[in-house]
Amino acid sequence: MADPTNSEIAAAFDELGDLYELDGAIVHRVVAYRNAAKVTRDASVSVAALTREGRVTELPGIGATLETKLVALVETGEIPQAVRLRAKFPAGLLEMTRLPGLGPKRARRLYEELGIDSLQALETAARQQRIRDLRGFGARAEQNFLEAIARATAAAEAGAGGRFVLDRALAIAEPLLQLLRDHPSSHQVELAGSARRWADSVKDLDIIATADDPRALAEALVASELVESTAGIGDNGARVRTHNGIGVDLKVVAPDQFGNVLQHFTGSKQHNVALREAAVKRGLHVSEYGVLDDASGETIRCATEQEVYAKLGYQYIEPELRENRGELQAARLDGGSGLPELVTEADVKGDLHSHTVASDGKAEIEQMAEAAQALGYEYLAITDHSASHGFGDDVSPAQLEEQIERIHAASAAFPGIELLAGSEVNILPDGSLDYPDELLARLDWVIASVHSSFGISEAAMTERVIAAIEHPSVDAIGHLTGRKIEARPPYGLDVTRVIEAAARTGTMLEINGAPDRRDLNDVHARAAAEAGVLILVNSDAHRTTTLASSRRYGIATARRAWLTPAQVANTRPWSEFAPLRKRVRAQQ
DNA sequence: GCCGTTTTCGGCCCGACTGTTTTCAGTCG
Repeated sequence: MADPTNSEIAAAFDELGDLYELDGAIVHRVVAYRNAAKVTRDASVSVAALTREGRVTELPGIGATLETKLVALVETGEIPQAVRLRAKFPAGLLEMTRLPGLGPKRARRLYEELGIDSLQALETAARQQRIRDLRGFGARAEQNFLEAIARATAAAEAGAGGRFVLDRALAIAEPLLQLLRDHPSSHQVELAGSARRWADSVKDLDIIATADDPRALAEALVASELVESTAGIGDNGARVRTHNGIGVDLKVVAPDQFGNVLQHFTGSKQHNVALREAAVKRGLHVSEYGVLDDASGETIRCATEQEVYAKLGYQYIEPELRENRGELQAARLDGGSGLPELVTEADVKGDLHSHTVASDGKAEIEQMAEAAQALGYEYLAITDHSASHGFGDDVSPAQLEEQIERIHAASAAFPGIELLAGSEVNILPDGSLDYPDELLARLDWVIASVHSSFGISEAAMTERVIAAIEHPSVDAIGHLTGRKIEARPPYGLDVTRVIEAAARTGTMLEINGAPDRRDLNDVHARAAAEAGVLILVNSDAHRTTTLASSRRYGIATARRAWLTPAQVANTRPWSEFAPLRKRVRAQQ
């Protein structure tokens, strides 16, 4: 039996947490399972493998009890307690608790006292007005259940998971921020929430502002042409929905609390919980309204986030790092190791993954070169797809020979920038590449990627990618896990072994900056860099404008991975980057 | 269920809103 993946283990922990909650377990126990699910989902190594090695309690939040359950899950495919509780509570009951406004306590009473065990049964009972007789429930509750079921049904039919890939969310957020900043009444206007932390996708948008006339600012938001409907408006802000379905929450706050509120609503939730727990041990209580000091009994309000973190004893923590992944320990002013100087877009000096009309790109070599020069780049690799890409975009070996000549000719015509004749070569299912070795050796740069046969086993996929990494002409691996955010999960792959192979062979790993890829993700990129692998931040541009627009998201992921400029290979000038290529190192 | 420069046992973030209720439990972010 194949080991369960981290995401399967995380789902099992989430389910067991839900079941224990229905069973009336204390909230801290339930939270422990949800925390373990998140730690597992975020882990850069196989939790099943750690379990087999007896090392799984090294993960924060996994103790002896959860280790026992993991051993059962890995060895038998089941956790006995989950089997027992599934028999006690129908699956429909778990579905009921996912309705907004109906939690485990009340769902369980509906089940035990009225026999309601599914959304269907809940709807029928509400229509028949049988719920209002239950103590603690009323006519209003029946109406709310019917509305919640209708909304959930509509959302399911729309096929929306309710999350938006970040570029789509920012396409709404940025014009709204501009609108609010341009308003004569506003002073400070900042994005908060997961969008400010540059998460892969977001559920909604939070905007925090200060203004002379809060009501006027709220009315300006409501009047935007982007807004479809208004859920509420008042003197503290407004809540609206845009035409593409994103909820936007504007909060207008007092200037002396702006820092507290911005910090609170930027999150993440895990970061804030850890921050507050640490603060309590120092006699301080943190909320969105301020920091209450037990000693003086006073609440300190902070106009800036810098003041909030300073008051609590930390250096300023960039939003991208606020995920409770060690940033609080590192940021301690007394004894922390310090936070890294994060890489920025301005540090990037070249792009090692781009396409032209030779395959599926929209621009000519020269147009891509001009666009790269306009960004101040010193080098650009032209890496069209290879001989077996399909979709009519194949580049045969003969065509690649011609393309090499064209790229070198263009490079001569653009003396300010080094154009590398490259290829994004396909890694075939058996790990071989779809050009002859001598042709690959003649190129200036090769990035190898998986574009087919995603469904092979994890073991086979791992061998496939490692075989490419061990090829002497493969300088880097592109979009390692093949995921598409909110659309396609990563294929099965032992990323830890891939990172080891890349470190051993001097093969670079790419953070593909396409906003729906961002692959490597933040956790993998951090693990790879810590293992000594050089990271690339690439655009995978198929048109001129994407060189810059995808760089934003690639750099965002690099920052969420704690990367410094030194860890990102293409922050180096050409003279320093050129000899780092595996094909050059091998000759030295 | 986890965890330890306050603890191996007894803690474990903070506040708002809702609906039902006469002071609050449940739910959510």
